[in-house]
Amino acid sequence: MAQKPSIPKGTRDFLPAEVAKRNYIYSTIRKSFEVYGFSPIETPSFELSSTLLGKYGEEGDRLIFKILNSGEKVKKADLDALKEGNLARFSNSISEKALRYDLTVPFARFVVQHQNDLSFPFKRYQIQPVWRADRPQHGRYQEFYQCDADVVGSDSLLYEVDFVLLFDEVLSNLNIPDFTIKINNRKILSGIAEICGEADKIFTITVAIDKLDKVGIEGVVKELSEKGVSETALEKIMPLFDISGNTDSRLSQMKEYLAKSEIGQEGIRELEFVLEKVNSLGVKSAKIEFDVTLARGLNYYTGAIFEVKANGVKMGSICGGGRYDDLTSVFGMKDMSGVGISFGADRIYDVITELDLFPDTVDNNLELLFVNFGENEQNYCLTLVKEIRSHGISCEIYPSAVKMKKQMKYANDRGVKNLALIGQNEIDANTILLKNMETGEQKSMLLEEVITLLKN
RNA sequence: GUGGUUGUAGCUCAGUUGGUUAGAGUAUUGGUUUGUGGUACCGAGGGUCGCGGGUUCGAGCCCCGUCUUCCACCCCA
Repeated sequence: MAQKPSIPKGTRDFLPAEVAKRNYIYSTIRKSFEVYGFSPIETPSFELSSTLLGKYGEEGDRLIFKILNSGEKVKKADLDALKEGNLARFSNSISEKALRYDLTVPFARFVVQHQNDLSFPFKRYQIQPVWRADRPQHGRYQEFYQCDADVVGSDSLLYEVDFVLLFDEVLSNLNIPDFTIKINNRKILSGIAEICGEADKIFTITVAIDKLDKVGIEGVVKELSEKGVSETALEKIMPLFDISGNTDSRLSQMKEYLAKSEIGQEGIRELEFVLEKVNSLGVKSAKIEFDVTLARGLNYYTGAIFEVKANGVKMGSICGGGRYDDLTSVFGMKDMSGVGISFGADRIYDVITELDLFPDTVDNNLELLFVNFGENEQNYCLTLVKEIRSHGISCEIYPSAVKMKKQMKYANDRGVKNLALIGQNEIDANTILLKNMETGEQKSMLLEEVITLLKN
């Protein structure tokens, strides 16, 4: 019985042309990571549930794919928990492993586990898939690649500066014409909460003001009061919505607003440092913007928060990142400040596709195809194929002596650049009839000439 | 997780108030052309109408469930 082929929701197959484009993105990112001094590592696609759970907030836990215990272990199922409707406890009893949700938490685990083998500050990059049990939507998948660069073991703001430059470099190299790097600082958000007298509600407050763009002031206020933020606190938040102008002017207004908050002032100072250094070093094509509503992202950020948006495209953020002072402490390692960024390769792919910005050269098509005219000719060509391949030129012979038309069509469909036609005449003359599939021109050449021509 | 939306040939889609054998374009394949492709003409193959129930004399079409698609929330790369 034939089964209808399909793949799980939120996942995709990639055809050769797509893989070529994806590799182009990865290698562009990888190259810049290495130029900035990061070394690659890899971690398993799944971790112990205990490593992941509780690190991303309640919402994050819900989106973690859990792996069912195999074999006899399913007998550990806590059926009482199921009867009581305690689904979290029940699922913990049948699952001890989970697919990684991002690359940052596994990295923190990695750092603690291998601390004796690393020298700090430790800079690593990692390009691997992650999984989220989210509802698929435009630019949201259940399996997608993140390209992360992080450094742990230093609280120097020079790294924040480096990461902003790195965003600019990579996205410029990918020819993305218009993008904005948004920067904020968690300490500024803490300062806001402090000024309001609701320091313990910082998370509620930041999530709400993150939506300012979307729901407006009324929407934010509504959400805040629904979540139990007091009237007096709301009044103290209101001046925040009046802040406007360019980054410099907003920053100075913010400085005033946070005058009485020490932590807020510290956030401002950090931000000023980063912006000033980036500004004096200069960027290629990024727009850089202080955005006080930028609060999105994982709730483990403690300092700088980054987010990158491609302008003119309907797509969520394509990159994110920030500083996290305490991530390794849950794994038993204190005083290890880390900062890092993540490129969302799949969203970048979608953006480049939408803007039609992939270079024509990314497709790694076959350079040369030998037409197969029969057994004699085939044997003769096999030697030539081997010789040409030894020069690093991609090359093959059509596998059977079918009609010329069919072989031509195959070459066409595959985007083969050149055709070699060798019949008895060519064998006798010791030449190769080389046909350029794009122009249709053909020319009789010696083997050496073909190799020289195609090597470029 | 909440609300809505979608599913017919490999792909893009028609298919009347429920009524004979479910169509088109494109792709595939054979030929016109046995050493010259991307064009044209002629022919051929290809469909459990997402899946499972139900209503009906009769379901691609109506009802329920389920999976998938896309969208808005939640959240996020």
